[in-house]
Amino acid sequence: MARTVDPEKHRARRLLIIDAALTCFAESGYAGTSTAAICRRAGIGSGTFFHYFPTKQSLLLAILALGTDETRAWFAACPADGSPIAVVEAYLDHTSAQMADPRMPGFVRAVGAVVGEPEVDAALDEDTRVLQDGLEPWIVRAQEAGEVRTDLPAHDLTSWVLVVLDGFLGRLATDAAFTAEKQAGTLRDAVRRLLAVSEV
Amino acid sequence: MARTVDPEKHRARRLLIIDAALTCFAESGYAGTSTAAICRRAGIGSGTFFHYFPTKQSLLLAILALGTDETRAWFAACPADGSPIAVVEAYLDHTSAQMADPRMPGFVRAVGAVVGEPEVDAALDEDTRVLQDGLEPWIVRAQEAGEVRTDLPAHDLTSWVLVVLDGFLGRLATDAAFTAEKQAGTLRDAVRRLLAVSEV
DNA sequence: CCTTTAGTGGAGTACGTGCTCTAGTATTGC
DNA sequence: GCAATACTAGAGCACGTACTCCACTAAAGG
Repeated sequence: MARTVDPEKHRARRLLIIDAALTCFAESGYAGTSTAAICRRAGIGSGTFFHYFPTKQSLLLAILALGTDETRAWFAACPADGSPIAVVEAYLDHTSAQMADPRMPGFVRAVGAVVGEPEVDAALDEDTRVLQDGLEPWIVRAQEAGEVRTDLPAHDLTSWVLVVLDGFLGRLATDAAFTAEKQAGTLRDAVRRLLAVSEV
Repeated sequence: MARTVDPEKHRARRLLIIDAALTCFAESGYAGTSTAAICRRAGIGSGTFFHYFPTKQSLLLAILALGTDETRAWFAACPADGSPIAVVEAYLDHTSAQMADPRMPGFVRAVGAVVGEPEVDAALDEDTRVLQDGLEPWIVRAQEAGEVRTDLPAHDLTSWVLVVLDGFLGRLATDAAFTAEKQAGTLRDAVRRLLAVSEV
């Protein structure tokens, strides 16, 4: 009898589909992308698609989980020493670097608009929760170190860092002249100003 | 023979459909909303719907045009005297006030993800262009008056104000605890810090 | 009054969708 | 070699979609 032929090959093909889907979603949105379009881009039949993912939604959830895991891993691998505000800025740089792939901003925007499907909503909620929970402790430490203003609670400050970050991603998606490489510095500057102790 | 019965009634019914569509789009996204759902919400038959709008897309374009016109009108009615930075902040307040309608953030997010349809893309482009062109002259004046930093060109500064504003709207749509009323003050503060002359 | 027509509703239609089913192939253990 | 099974492709299906068509009403000239 024959069992799993090659788990590595399986994983590779799975990633191939995920990659094709990422491109399609970024180009046409989630609802605007048909499974047939993903199959065409990936060069597979629809039977193969549904062999790897039971539903179109499960594919989206798999991609989202990949991103959430990545965020979790980044904060887990984050060095505990050094200036806390440097960690915040390092994360901003990390995100900017990720957005060098021109599909990413479009994907983020496309996925943010998927609403009404409870499982997707839950996945998106968890994604922002992981990010917020990863960032907030560093803001707290920065406040304790006197590096960051204390007139707003750390939770609110963290939310506002994410506000700027989300706006940044959105602009990347819609404005061709606005690129991650050119604006990464200003992003750091904007967040530094947002968090600065000095009253303006 | 009988001609136009009552143009006012026509306009009112049109707005009724637009209002119903706004609710549906905000709840379920553009692609996720069927014309049948809009008809149900508006309490009309589908024949009536297509009597007022030739396609579903044209309805979306009509809503977008309403918003763009509103923005244009706001800047046209803007007083030329007074501190230029006050105009910028007034616009922020104006937007915050508009977002008091809980459907608006969801609608903005839903519409931002509609991509691939050239006419919609064009309408969205014009919308941001009107906003950018409305705001930028005031940033220029503020720079000339020494109220705003000059280490970045006015165009970039304007873009970054819109980055913060877009991020603000996005957060309103996804975070129930983040409301326009509570955060409007911080929005003003964030933009003030972004534009401030002082190096941080 | 009758005629004309903007306005209205809803059954009907053509089509694209996510997904299933089946037949076939490659690859493994024996 | 042979049997068993992971994998692949694509035709086909049930369904929901945007949109059409037609019968009907109400209101305004003449």
